[in-house]
Amino acid sequence: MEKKPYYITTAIAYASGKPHIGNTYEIVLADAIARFKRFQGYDVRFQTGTDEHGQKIELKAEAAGVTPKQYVDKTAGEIKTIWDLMNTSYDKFIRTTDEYHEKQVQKMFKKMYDKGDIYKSEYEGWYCTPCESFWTDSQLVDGKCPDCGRDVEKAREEAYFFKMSKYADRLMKHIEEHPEFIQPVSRKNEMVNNFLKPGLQDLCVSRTSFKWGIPVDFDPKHVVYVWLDALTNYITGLGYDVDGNNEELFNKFWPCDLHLIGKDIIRFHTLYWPIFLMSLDIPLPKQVFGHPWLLTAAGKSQEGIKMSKSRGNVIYADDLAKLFGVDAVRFFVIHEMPFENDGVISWELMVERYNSMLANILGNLVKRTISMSNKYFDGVVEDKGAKEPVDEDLKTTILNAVKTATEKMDQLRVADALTAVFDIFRRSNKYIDETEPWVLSKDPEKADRLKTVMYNLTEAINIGASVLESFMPETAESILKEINAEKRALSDMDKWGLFKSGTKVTAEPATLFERKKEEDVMQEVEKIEAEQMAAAGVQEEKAEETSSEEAEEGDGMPETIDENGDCAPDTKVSDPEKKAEITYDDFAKIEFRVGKILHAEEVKKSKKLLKFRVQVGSETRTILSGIKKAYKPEDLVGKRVMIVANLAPRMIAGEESQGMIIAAEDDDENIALMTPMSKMPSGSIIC
RNA sequence: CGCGGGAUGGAGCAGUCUGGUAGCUCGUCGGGCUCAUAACCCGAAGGUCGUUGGUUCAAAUCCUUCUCCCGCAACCA
Repeated sequence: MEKKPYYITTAIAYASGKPHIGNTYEIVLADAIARFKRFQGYDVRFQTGTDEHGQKIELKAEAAGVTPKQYVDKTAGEIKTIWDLMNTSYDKFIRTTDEYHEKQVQKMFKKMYDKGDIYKSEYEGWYCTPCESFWTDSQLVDGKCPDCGRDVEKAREEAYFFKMSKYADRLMKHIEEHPEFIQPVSRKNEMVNNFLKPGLQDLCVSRTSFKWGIPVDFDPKHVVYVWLDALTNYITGLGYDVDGNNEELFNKFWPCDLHLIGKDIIRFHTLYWPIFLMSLDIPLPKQVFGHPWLLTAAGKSQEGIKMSKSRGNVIYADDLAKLFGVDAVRFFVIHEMPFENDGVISWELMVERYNSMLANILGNLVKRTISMSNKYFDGVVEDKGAKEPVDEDLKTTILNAVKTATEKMDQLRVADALTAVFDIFRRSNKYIDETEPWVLSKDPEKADRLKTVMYNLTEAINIGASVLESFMPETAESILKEINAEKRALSDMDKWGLFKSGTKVTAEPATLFERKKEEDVMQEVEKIEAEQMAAAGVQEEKAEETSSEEAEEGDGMPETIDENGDCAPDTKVSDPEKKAEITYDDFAKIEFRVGKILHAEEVKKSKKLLKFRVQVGSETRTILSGIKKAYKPEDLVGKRVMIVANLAPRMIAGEESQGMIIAAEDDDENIALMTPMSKMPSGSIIC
């Protein structure tokens, strides 16, 4: 019988730098699903790759002094290296700079344009000068700017827009009729309530502000919007052709069974992507699963924090693999990631799981079993049929665990499936204590029973290792080799006793996972973190860290004190994206002045906004600023702050903001207002 | 009143739809065993299931008040 096709994709990774363990999670998860589907008998196509266009890459390449292409060649290589290191079984690694992809994107853009789904904005676009915002026809409210209600004028910049509204109803219907389309369901509600119900806005699908993208072939000063470029990889990678000369792969594997993506890009995959496909008259993918994130935790606490280089807390897959092995890393990321909530990773947690699950439960089970077979029967495992009631429980527990794992995989609850697999090994350990082989071995009359016990254990391991293969392929292979058995087919997992009686297992069972001591691991981690910070160019600060921290603990004055009396260690750095150089004339256009805060209050309904009355010289202005989380309004009254005085007024949350209060912000979104060191008169110029 | 989710022993979660002795993993403590990687197995302690009121013979579960957290959106000039 012909195998059923199954097409799974990950999001393509943005080629702006080396992916950390959180990014690596997705490919490992996808790989586990792909392997399991093969195990279930599907003909699987597994695609991943890199997203290589866009302004950010253009800027990064410029900063590195190389061409964008040279830059992405390097980063795409790094990404692929990590994917390979993680032993992921993808069939196709697509790059959006691949020629066939670029060509099809251009053709798709043209087709959409010819069809009228993409239109040029010149006649339908409107510009609101005070808001500096560009609006499409459908966004206007009574012909006025939806933000401030003022008159708008015809667009000055041309751009191409996609008529999302044309397909919105069809999409809504599809989502309602296919409740499985967006997973988890809570995300479906977000998409419907936030975007579809209010009315989907047209999407700008071209850019003229940078060059590093796929040019619109009939209007080359535009490049195709990166998302249109990126999303279509799922079909160009199968050999889709706009003119209908599709490769066989496309006919076989499209529509896609599963797009596995991060929860942050669900919107693009469940709204824009289906609509692009509708425009091209292509069936929609069957399911989009927005998985949660893997965050780092400080020490053993389970509080998740995002990884950032300046914190020195970025964990990379290759570093983890160096210390624990590839399969342990695969195990960890899959096991620690719940279905809907963010998971947490730290070196300490990694050690804990490694020891308890891998070394103790799994590794130790295999070794003790094989050791006993050797000790008692010279490694020969035979089923003598000397059954006892406890065997039945072992058997049903294990076969049921396989069923559970399969069900969980079908629901994409991969972590739960892995847990079910480990129930096999847990149950087996218990069986050893129940049957007490070392007692049986002392009674020659119990030899057949002992043989049967050893057989059952080996059979359990045979089954367990076979199911484990999807998650930990190398480990599964090692185990099967040691017990001299083949990987068991899933279709045979309803039977017990297929391990070939009389098989001789290895005489020297390996230690699959050597127990780790936390302090040893942490020593290595310190080295890794030092290297990381050195590579990020912060070695000097790192060197100073010890002394300054000691000083703070002692009697010395903290180096930095702000007006609230808080102090921060002066060792952290922040390296945001650099902006293009400007001339002095550009700079001189900005009027920075000292403002005195007369009044401050919270803006209700807003998480971030505070509303201020600020005295600037002899005038008083209203300014809104997004610093609610950092300051209490009453603490700010009377403070002198740095403001931009000649910024165009803008409507924010229903109020006109007449200027901008300047504040510093770090990578962790901590905010500090800039204030003069002495009480300069309100209105003083800052230059 | 923008939409939605959540609050369960020290930690992380299940149980809530279909009310009826509160369960799992880790951690802690005690015991057992010796085949094995100080591993494995058993047991115990620890929860008035966020708060208020209600429905019911019976509420973690259904309705209600409030508090706090989180996601999405908006917003951060």
